Amino acid sequence: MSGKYVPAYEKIAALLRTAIESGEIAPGGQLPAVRDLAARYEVTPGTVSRAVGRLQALGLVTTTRGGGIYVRGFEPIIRNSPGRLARDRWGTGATIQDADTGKRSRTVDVETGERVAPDWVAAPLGLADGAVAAFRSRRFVVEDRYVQLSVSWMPAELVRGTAIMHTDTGPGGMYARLAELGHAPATFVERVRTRMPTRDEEERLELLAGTPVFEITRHATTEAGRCVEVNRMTLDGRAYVLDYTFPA
Amino acid sequence: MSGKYVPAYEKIAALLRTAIESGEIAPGGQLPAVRDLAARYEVTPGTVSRAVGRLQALGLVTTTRGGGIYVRGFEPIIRNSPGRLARDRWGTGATIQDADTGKRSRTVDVETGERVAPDWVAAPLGLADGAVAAFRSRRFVVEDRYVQLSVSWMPAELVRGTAIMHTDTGPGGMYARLAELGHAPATFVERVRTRMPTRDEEERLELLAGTPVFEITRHATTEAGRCVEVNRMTLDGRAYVLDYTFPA
DNA sequence: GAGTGGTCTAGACCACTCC
DNA sequence: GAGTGGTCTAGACCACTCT
Repeated sequence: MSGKYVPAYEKIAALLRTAIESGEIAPGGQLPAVRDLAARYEVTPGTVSRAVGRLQALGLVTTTRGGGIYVRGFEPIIRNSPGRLARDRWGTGATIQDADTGKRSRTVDVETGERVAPDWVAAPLGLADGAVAAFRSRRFVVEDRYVQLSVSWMPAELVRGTAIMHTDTGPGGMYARLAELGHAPATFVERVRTRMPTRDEEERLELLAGTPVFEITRHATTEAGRCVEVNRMTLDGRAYVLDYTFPA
Repeated sequence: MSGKYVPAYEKIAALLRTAIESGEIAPGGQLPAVRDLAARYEVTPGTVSRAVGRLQALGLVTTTRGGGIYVRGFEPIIRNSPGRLARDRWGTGATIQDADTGKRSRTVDVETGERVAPDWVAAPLGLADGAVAAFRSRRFVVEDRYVQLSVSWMPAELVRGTAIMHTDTGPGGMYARLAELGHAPATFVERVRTRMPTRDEEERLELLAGTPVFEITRHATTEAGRCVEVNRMTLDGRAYVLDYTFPA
């Protein structure tokens, strides 16, 4: 009969959330001590703790034992503008960082090889079910923060034995090498989703609770209309802003 | 001395999470009863409940009292391909739904008016600080599900008294009207972020726990280089996949 | 009404930080 | 060492669903 039930910790969480979202408690600001809040709302410290847990899951606060409860800010460190990606700025093959950030970035944990391609790779590359494809995976670090996981898949016979399969792909990166092989990408299509990270992603990107990720799947197609690369990226949602430009 | 401390409920959450993410328990599948899990892991039902709370915050499960704990699936219902947006397909002004979905969609809760423009609106529109701008806000419903909130901002003197400020903007939508006024958008720039929803968004989009949103800010610019619209959208992250196409 | 998930407390205790 | 956040239990009790 409607009149939904709302537990005490949800009410407390809602109050604190409103205070944070309204800016009443600014980023970097500290919340009252758990025991103080408990007294104020006439509940047990455990109940307040639970409310704080909700805020954490929303990415609104960080807590440290012995420290306190602090409001998190939101300051993306990377502006991603793939539309501006000209041939002469081709990077390492992952989503391209804008030059104007001037942040120190590097690629780590490069792994290459060949492996059975999953469906979402085999289909666009035009491979048979269960066929093997070449992959190149790596992590991106910006300002000492892991911000992106990336795995590129390509037809094995196209890139076998080339610099694309080396740790260092050489000047201009893998797209320059693909171009030299006569398979220069002409068009990129990026498919963007958002979701909470998997356990694996959470660990490898060192994500705090309440941090969603972007999952981007990019298809690189040549002038001739052949898909030569499928790149799946996972981006720290709090590190990135994505820019896309298109004509009316 | 490292050797970090991991509470029991986190361990249990991790185990269940792995089982879900690996597909061992498929979407739609049910988890064992809380009291059974409690017995298995030799903890109190309360502790298991807490572990389940973590899974909920990750959007992995939904629970119903008296029902059970079920694994959520992930099936976006809308593919958004703004790149394909040609002038002759201009819609209502929000991100344009792809025609091929064939889903029933409608616009509700349209509100228009004039209001002091926030900074992020005033700047691109070239307005002075504290100046007033025209806005047009609405909600989108697809398959009886709220999927998007959208607020367009435009220079007040440009659209005052036009159909753009009516609930029904007429054939071709607001972009067609802007074109008639001699301010046809020529280029769109979308800036995409992801984050957890605010309380307000959570309510208006009827989001379950653990659902991130896209926040898209779009600037529409004319051939002459004038920004004539700033549109801020909030999208249900579990409803949308965004498609962007761009040349190499 | 039997079974499901969920809340809350009191109180003991643990992990950690800051001074 | 004083103060911070956080864990866990036992047990009472509540909200809801399914049949």
